[in-house]
Amino acid sequence: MEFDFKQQGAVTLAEVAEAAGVGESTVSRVLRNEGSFSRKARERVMEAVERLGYVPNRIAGTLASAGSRLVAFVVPSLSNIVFPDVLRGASGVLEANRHQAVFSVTDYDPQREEALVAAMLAWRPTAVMLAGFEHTEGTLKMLRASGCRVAEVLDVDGTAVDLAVGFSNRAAGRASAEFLLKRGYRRIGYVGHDLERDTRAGKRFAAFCETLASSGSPLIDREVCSGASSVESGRLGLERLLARHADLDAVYFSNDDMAIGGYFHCLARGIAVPSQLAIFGYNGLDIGRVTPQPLSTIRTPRVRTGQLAAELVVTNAPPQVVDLGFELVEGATA
Amino acid sequence: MEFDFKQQGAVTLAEVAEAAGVGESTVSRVLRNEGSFSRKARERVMEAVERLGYVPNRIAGTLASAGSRLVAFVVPSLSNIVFPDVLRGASGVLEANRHQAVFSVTDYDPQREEALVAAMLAWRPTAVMLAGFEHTEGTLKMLRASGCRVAEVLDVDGTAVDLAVGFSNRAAGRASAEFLLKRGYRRIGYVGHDLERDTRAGKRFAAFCETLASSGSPLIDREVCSGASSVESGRLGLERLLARHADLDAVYFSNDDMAIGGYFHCLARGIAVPSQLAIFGYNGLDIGRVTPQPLSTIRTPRVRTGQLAAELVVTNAPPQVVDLGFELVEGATA
DNA sequence: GCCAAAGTTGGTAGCGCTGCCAAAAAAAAT
DNA sequence: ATTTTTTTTGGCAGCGCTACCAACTTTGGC
Repeated sequence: MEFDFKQQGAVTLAEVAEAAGVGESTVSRVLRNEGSFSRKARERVMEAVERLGYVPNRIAGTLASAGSRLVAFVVPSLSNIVFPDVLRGASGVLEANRHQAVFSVTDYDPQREEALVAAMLAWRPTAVMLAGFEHTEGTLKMLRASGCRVAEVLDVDGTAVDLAVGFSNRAAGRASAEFLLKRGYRRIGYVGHDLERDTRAGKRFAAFCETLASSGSPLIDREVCSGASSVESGRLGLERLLARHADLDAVYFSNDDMAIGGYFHCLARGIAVPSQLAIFGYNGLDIGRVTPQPLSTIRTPRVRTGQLAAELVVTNAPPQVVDLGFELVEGATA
Repeated sequence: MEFDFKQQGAVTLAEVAEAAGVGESTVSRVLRNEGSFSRKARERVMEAVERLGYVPNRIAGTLASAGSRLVAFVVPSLSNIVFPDVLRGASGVLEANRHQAVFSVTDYDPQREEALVAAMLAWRPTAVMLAGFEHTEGTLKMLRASGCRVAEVLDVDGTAVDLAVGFSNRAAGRASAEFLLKRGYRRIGYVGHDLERDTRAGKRFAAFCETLASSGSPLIDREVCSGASSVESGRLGLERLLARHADLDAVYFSNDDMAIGGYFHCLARGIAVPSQLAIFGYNGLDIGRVTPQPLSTIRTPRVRTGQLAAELVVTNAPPQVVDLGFELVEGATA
C-alpha cells in the first residue's frame, strides 16, 4: 500500500514572474539580490513569492550556474564523537557561508569509502572532506580528477591531495610515551580498538611503541579489542590485559572512551589510580575533565579542525597542510 | 590570493556517448541499468566511462527526472549524542537505498530551524527529518506545502505533520518518577539543562513533576543549567543543588550525560550511591552500563528511530506515528 | 531640450541529464 | 523470402534556473 505524495506542484520561478508581472530574469535577480532592479520590482516580486509560497529550486540553480555550494563529508563513523565534533565545527562555518553539508559513513571501510566518494562526487560538491590520508587508489584518482577541493582532516602525517587540517597522530603517540616515561612508569601496556581500520589510532600506537622501545622500556603487552572503540571495550580490555600482567604500572589507551572504561574498571576493582596503575588516553573529551580524577590525555582541536577546514574551503584557499597541534593534559590519572 | 580550482572540465554524458560511438540515451540507460540495451553496447559504454573517468551528474539527473534521493536532516545539535545516533541509524538505511543524507544544525533555535528548513527544501529532498513536534508556524507551513515527506523523530507526544517515529517523553518522565517513588525515595530533586530549548527534556520534566506531585511527594527543588547538557554541567548542577538541599535522597537528571556528571560528583565527594543519594538519568548511553555501578536510566531506541524513520521514507509508507517505546534500566544507582 | 551615461528590464540559450517517441535492427513466425 | 514481433537505438524536448545580451527607461549635464 503506497501513499501518493507527489513532489510536483512546486511553484516555479516562471510562475512567480507571471504573478508579479515581471520577467524571469528580474525575479532571479531580486531573489539572489544581484544585479540591479528597482525598489518597485522588488516589492512586486517579494509579494508574489510570499503569496505563492515559492521556494527556489537549487537543483536547477546549480545546474545553470557554477557551484553547488555543497560540501561532502565522508566520515568513518558517527559513534566516535570525534567525527560529529568535526562536522559541528564545519557545519557552523558552512551555514554562515550559505553552504550545505552532505555526509555519509564509511564504517572505516576503504572500499565503502571509495563507493561513497563516487556517490558524493555525483553531486558536484564544492569540496569533499575525508578523515586522514589512507584511501584507496581509486578514491584518490577520483578526487584528483574531480576538480573539487579536497580536505583531509584529523591527520597531518602523510601526503595530502589538496588541503589537510589536523594534528600529528605520530607526535601525539610520542608525546604520550614521553610523558609516561618522564613520570617514571616503565611497565607499560596498551589497550586499543581495531587498528587496521582506524589508521590514525594505529599511527599513535606505532609512535608510542617506538618511543618506549628506544628508551629501553618497550611495551609489555597490548590488548586490542575488535570493533569500534567504546567505554565498555576499554573496561573489558583493561581487565583482560591485567589478567595477563597484573604488574603493569601504566596503560595507554587508544582514546578517551577506552581510557574512561579502564578508569571505571579501576574504580570498580579498587585499583588505585595512578599509584597502582596509571591511565592515559587520547582526545581530551569533556567527560575526562570531570571524572573524580581528571583524565590524563591529549586534547585535540576537533571542532577547530572542522571549522578551519570549512573556512579554507569556502575561501578557496590554496592547497596547504595545517597542523593545529594538540595539548597534553596532565590530569591526575598518570 | 586565490587558487584557481575550476570545477569545469568534468566529463559529460554526451562525451561518453561520443567516445563509445553510441547515442546519449543508450549511455543513460546502461548507466542506470534501465530499459534495454545490447551486451555489446554496454561494454562499449563501460569502457568509455572507465577510460574518461566519467562521474554522472546527479544535479542534472535530478532536474531531468523525478526525485532527488536526498533526505534532509535538521537536527538541534551534534554535541548531544542522541542526534548522531539517529543520523547513524538513518544513514545506513538510506545508503542501502541509494539515498543521500544532507543535514544542518539548528542549535535548538526554532528560528534557525525555519531558515534551515527553507534552505533544505531548496534541494527538493525526498524527505525532511526534524526533532520533535515543536516548530514555528512558518516551518510547518513550508513543510506542508513542500510536498515532500516529513518525519518528526524522538517524540510521539504531539501532532505529526506526516510521519513520526520515537517514544513518549512524557511517559518516560512518568515512568522515572514512578520508579523512584516505588523504591521509596521521597525527597527528590532535579538537575537539568535548558528546558526552553530542549522541549523533549521539558516534557519529561513536566510529567515527572506531575507524577511526583500527585503522589504527595512533590519535587523538592531543581537546578537548571543554561546551555547544552554535558557531564560537567551535571556535576556542577548537582553540587549546587545539594548545597541548597543536603537532605535530598534522589535526583533525576535531564539525561545520562548530566547524570554521569552527578555520579562523578558523588564519587568525588564520597556520597554513597544510592544509599545516601540515588541518581536517575535518561537515554541509556553505553557508558552508563559500565560505570562502577550501572546507571539507573531509561534506554531509548535512538538508532532504531533513525532506521525506522528512514525505512518509512524510502518505502513511501503512509503517514503514521510509531511509538518505539523505551526500556527502564534499573541499574544500581537508584 | 538634447544627448550621453547610468540604471532597469525581458528574451533566450544553455547547464547535463532523462523521458518519450519513432526509427532501425534483430529475432521469430509464417 | 516475407511479415510480424521483439529488441535496441538515437533524436530531441524539456526539467527550472542563471548568464548574457540587447533593448528600454530614467537621470543628469550642458
